[in-house]
Amino acid sequence: MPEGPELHLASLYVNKMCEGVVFTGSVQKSEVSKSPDVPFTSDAYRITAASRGKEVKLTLTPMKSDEPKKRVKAGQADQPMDIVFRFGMSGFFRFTSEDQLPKHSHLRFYTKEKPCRVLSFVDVRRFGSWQPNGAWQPGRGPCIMFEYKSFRENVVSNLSNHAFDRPICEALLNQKYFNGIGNYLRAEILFRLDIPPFVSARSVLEGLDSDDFCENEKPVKQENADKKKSGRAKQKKVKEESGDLLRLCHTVPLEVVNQGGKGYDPEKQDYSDFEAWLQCYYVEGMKSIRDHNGRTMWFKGDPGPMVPKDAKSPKAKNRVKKDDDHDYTAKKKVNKSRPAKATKRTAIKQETETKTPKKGKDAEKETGSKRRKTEKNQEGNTPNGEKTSTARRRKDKSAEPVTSGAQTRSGRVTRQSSR
DNA sequence: CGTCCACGTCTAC
DNA sequence: TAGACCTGGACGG
Repeated sequence: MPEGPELHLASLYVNKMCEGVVFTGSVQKSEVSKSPDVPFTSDAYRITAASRGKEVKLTLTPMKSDEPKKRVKAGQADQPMDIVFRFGMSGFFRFTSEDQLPKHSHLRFYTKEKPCRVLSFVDVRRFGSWQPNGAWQPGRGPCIMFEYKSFRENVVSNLSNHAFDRPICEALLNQKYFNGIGNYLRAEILFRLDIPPFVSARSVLEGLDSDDFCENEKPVKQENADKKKSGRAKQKKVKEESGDLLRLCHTVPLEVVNQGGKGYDPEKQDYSDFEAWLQCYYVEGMKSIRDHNGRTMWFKGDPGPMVPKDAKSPKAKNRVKKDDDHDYTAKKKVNKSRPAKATKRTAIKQETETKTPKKGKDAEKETGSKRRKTEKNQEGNTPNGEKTSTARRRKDKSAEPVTSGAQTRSGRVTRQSSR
């Protein structure tokens, strides 16, 4: 659950689940984790969370004790400790009973209850990490969701930086300026403004003001009126109803946070809400190609002038399996189309200590990402989404010829924006 | 069975 | 600017 919204939802989840809960003892780390041990022990402590961009900070706060002496003597903490987490591609928090520990639980906090419960940092791929006594990672910019003003200023006042020499879609993943934006958000944001992904970031951003003039205005759609006088563009073309690019970097992620109001609960939610919200990322009929870093960029229409020369669209087909196990919003399907599999896991097998001497590395080298990038440069350079080439040239965002059908293979309707 | 793909950083040539 | 770091699901043969 990796982008800004998911990290924030994770912090909400922790605060909600741990409110009033007392934890005790030391913090346990899985055998396989390479992240640092957490040197914290307390007879009674509480846990709260906060998020900033793509990081979550847990604060462990020891509760007051009547006998400070004992506490100190026992090596107990008497001061709060912050632990800063990054989620990698698959991290999330989960609060369960002790016998329901999720697989891949790599850091655990135990409650003081009789049958105790456990707050786990779960991370299947282990790309995530944490730092005890940590602080927000230096170098990461202001949060796109909750530090909007400074986020804007940071971008606008640094447009001369080389980071903006790149295509806008790649600049958007630079956490020094867009802390919280990830692969699905960049696609959704650029799609809404009809900005070709591979146009220079600087050209798209220059002219934007460090202040968001729309901030206090109602997001009303007075399109007709505005469009007419748009001829004398005061600055760039500011999408009347939605705001400029920087504003969408703020509002689009917040839409995810506010979605359904169900909040973060890996057990109850259904992924379909999030899936239905996506307008571009992984949506049938959209195009996709790999950017200069090998990341898949989803978009519609013109890719823009800075397209990687070799880039080819990844297997655009068959990929959008409806029921995949994504959980960006940390909402997992309840028990939907699950092929009835007696899921009564009682004994969760813990990580298998893989101390394998990494031999298969060589064998895989040829099939790794490297190959992926190079191997596909053939096949005409047309960055078209395969069969997606249905009419729809230029920005004729007018009446879409219902090209790629309205029905996706996942049964989802490809909503045609409302712009 | 093997290949490709995934919400992201990190760090070595 | 390539890999490296990981697990696992979908799909192809």
